[in-house]
Amino acid sequence: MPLRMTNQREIVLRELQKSKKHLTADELYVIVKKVMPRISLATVYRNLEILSETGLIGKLEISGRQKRFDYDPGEHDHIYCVICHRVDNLDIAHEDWTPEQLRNVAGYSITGYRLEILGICPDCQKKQKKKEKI
Amino acid sequence: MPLRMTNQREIVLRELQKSKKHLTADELYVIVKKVMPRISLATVYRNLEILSETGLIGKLEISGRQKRFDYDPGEHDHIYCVICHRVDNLDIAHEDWTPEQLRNVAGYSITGYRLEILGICPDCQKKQKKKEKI
DNA sequence: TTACATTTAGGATTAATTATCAAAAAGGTT
DNA sequence: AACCTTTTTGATAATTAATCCTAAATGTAA
Repeated sequence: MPLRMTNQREIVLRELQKSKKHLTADELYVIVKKVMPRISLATVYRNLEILSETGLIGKLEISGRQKRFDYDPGEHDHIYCVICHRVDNLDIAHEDWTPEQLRNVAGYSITGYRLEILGICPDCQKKQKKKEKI
Repeated sequence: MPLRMTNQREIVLRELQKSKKHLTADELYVIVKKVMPRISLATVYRNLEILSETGLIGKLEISGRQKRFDYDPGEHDHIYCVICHRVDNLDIAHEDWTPEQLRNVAGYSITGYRLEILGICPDCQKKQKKKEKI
């Protein structure tokens, strides 16, 4: 089951790439409608989800905010504005991270950071093992 | 204008602290209703927000998920399960962070991390300066 | 070019949270 | 305690973000 490249999917992808921004689904919806006026918002949502699963774009789930989609699927961190919620790429290697370095990137003034460690909790590990046995 | 400690506010705070968990507003609502059956969900939401602004509890805005509230307002990171979305405290200093150390904490198996640098973007800095002049 | 699984449009629906507003309660001040 | 001002509450409506539903349309492989 390969990825079927429909007209709408291609336009969603192309318009996001053209934007060079980190757009929300509804922001992109407005842009895409100019090219394909009859496209539905659900289609934009669906395709953004599919494209990010496929790895053609990136998905940004920012704390307490609307999801954004990244034209660049490559590995990199992000910086984001606590006032207007705009997101920018942080093209700086972890080794080089100093408050001064970061402060200069994209002209942001740094106010803090947020780190989430992701994993599978003990209970869910047990459940997974049970399933494996069946 | 000091924080007025109402009955409902006190119970919301006390029941969250008693739980020793990272609860969502609606989870806490169910608990609080047992003590104060006529309390409204909006009141629980409102007071959790106020209590976290005041610094009596912590607010966890986890990417793409429901907000959770932390009985412990102190500075510490969190680990969270990508399957059941449960959250646990990570009581381990940044200096001591190694994959092995983290793997042992709370029995999680680590799958990744998410880092967000927060700041004020150049445009918003300009706007702030304009306001200061007025 | 036919067959068929996938995808679409468009509206309906869900889930989480916030807003509204009249009535009630809190906390001074006499 | 009676009075007064401000804050808070409960109930519900509104909003926001995202997903679901179904018939119709479309892409792809043979």
